[in-house]
Amino acid sequence: MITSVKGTRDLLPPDTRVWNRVEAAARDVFALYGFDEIRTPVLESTELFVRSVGESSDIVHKEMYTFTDRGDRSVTLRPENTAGVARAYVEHSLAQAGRPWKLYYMGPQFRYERPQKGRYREFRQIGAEVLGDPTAVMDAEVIVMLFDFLGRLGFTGLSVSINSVGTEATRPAYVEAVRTFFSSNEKTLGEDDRRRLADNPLRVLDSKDPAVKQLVASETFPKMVDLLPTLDPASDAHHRELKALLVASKVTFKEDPLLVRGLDYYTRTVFEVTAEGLGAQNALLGGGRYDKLISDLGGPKTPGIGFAIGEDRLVDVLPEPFRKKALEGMRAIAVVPVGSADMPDAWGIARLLRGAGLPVDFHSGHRGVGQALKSAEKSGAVIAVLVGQEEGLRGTVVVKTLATRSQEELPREGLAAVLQARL
RNA sequence: GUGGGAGUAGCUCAGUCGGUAGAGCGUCGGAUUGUGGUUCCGAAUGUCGCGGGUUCGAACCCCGUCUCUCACCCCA
Repeated sequence: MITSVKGTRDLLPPDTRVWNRVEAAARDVFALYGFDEIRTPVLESTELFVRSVGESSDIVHKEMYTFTDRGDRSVTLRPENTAGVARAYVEHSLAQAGRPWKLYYMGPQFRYERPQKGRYREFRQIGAEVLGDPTAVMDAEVIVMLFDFLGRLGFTGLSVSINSVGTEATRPAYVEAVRTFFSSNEKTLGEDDRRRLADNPLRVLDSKDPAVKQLVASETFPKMVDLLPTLDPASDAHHRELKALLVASKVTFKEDPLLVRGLDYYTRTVFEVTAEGLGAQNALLGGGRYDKLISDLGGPKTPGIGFAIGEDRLVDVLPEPFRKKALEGMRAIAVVPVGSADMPDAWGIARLLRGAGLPVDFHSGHRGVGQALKSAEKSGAVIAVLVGQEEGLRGTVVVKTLATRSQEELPREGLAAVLQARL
């Protein structure tokens, strides 16, 4: 048997109904904020991710699906979607429009990792980006929009963690402070954290090593937000403004000076929402500002802010009422010919009902009326219309309520309207 | 890439001391030729994940491998 590739999975009905509802909610809410959809290729030049996500990141050096195509080009299945959006922005000179772009996307992403709870090699993200507006207002707007969306799905009590990581110009000073701090505590660092300190120092901040956690949690551990007022007043002001706007919008947030993110391109604002029930992979969504990314890709100096939601994880922890409602199928009408001679007649009635806008689950009846009724109910039909010879002569059909098994003979004339009222 | 757990029918699982495989649910047929949910009768379906080894004999023990799963790493 040929099975799906490791770390990939089929989404089957009725689960796909849930996915569709979630995506429809995203489209609705994002549109309220003036966002339009962008669709970028799943396949991109490898160089795009090397330059945007960052060569030092694990994503690039060990998690990408990279291969050489028949034309000898190195291509990669996108591990995230922001780079593609940024690439498209530059490639199509969208900056020329003279306005900020508010874009959202949804689709599959690929990372070659060992699968576990909430982590797949093919996973789906829903994300949004604002390109061309440097203000904290936009940071606040995407976070507010996010909460609006999550609220629509029925989430309550979620809180977003926020932090500022400064700018490319000021971060080295902070990294230095972190290194200095650990230089006197080097012995407590495990192998992993030593490597981090060398390669991607800020990752040490969310180490899972209890000893390191304790150190990092101590009063004396340097925090970027503490350094900002003197080191980077502009970022400090940005951060304060964002907090004020979130307070004004009644979004619950908590400042987490230890919050850092894995992609190299973030500047200033970073944020994250985690959720219970996802095991160790508890990050439900993450985002931040990236004021250098577009120019790094050869575009005009353009600030950006965005987020990405792990859709698989989102569906995993979706509030039950929303899931339940989404799983309810179409309340369809089963049309069943009683005998094979009744097929054309039944067919005509099905067409008539569909024409009136009613969902019809047509049954061939080849295994008998009983089986047809049974399978009709299994696939979610609530009413069955039995089309037979005897009733045909009288210009009627048998209308059966599947749940109660009660039935009555109704005239064909005006049938659609009567059924509409009963659905 | 590293470590733990698991893999038996479509699904959930049992399988004793190593003696060539079972249940429930589901599916299909019949009792019921124009009416399904209950009941009764009957039936089908397995490379016991795969490959090798030990053994007279392996679902069971050993080795390898694949997949799933959980954790590390990393991240959504």
